[in-house]
Amino acid sequence: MSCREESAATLRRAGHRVTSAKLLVIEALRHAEDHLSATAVIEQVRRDSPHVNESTVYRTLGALRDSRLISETTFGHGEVAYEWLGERPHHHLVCNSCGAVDELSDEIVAGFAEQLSRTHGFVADLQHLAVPGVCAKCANETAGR
Amino acid sequence: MSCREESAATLRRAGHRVTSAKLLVIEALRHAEDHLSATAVIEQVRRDSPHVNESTVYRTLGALRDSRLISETTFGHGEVAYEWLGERPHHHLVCNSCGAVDELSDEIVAGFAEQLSRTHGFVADLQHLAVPGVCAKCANETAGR
DNA sequence: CTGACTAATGCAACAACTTGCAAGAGCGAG
DNA sequence: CTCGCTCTTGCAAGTTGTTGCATTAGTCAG
Ligand SMILES: [Mn+2]
Ligand SMILES: [Mn+2]
Ligand SMILES: [Zn+2]
Ligand SMILES: [Zn+2]
Repeated sequence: MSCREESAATLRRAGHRVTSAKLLVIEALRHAEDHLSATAVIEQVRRDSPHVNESTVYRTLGALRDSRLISETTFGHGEVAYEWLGERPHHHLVCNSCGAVDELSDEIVAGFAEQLSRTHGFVADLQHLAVPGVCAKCANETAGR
Repeated sequence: MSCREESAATLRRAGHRVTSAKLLVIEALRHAEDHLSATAVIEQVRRDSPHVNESTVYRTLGALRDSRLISETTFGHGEVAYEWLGERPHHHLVCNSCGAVDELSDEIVAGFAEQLSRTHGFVADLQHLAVPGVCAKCANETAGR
């Protein structure tokens, strides 16, 4: 099954109609293998189909997020970031000092969610968390100053 | 010391100049004792001084946030919320199903931050976290359906 | 294959911020 | 008190994201 056919099947499974705009948005995110801003997605989509409207892309991103096919995340700075949700879940540690965005596996975050469930009966939905703070490198530099 | 004098002293301590716009913004948040949107702050400020410009309020909110005098939080829906950071830190559990916003004490969140520090040397800065998910009430209703 | 139902789209207006620049106003030195 | 440095503000324009409405186009029953 081609990449495009996979995307179409994924769309159908999530209850969406298969339209060229939605396929283009999905493909943009799958091939980027990175966080993309809405503006970047619009740009990429328009390389193939210049007529696609901005608001369609915004709406599509919202729909895909609601269907849990992509993550929508606010890092401290700049635009909202979207990412295709592949294999296993991950999160990010964002340094307020140097701007580094490191990856964080789901283990610790899942443990945190577990705690919330036990103590508050709250079922946390943490798909792609951005934790702000100061990275190890910057923390050491500040300490040894 | 009056409420207004306290606010002025707080501003000076944080390295700000004491201006009427900044005092009005601080007072709005201190008296609300709740989360306020930027729009609500603008509205409140203008009840006293109708001439204050919107962008001044936005800039002031950003400055107060940088000085850690107020929190800036994105609950899943609606505008960004600002809150005066009083006595002890707290967080929120936000239900995606019924919209309830419950309070969460700092204990569990601090434990999470502690974990990140031990395992990654990352000093997390979680002042006022909004954890999305499903509250106990909604989770039970769904389970017993 | 056809038709009808309804989701998806384009468009334009709107809402929620953000930014560059020039004018105004705190505040500390003298 | 006065001066001057620099932070702060107003204004206007720009960005990013949202929404109502009329039109288009997937999908599925028949
Ligand atoms: Mn990611
Ligand atoms: Mn709060
Ligand atoms: Zn860093
Ligand atoms: Zn609920």
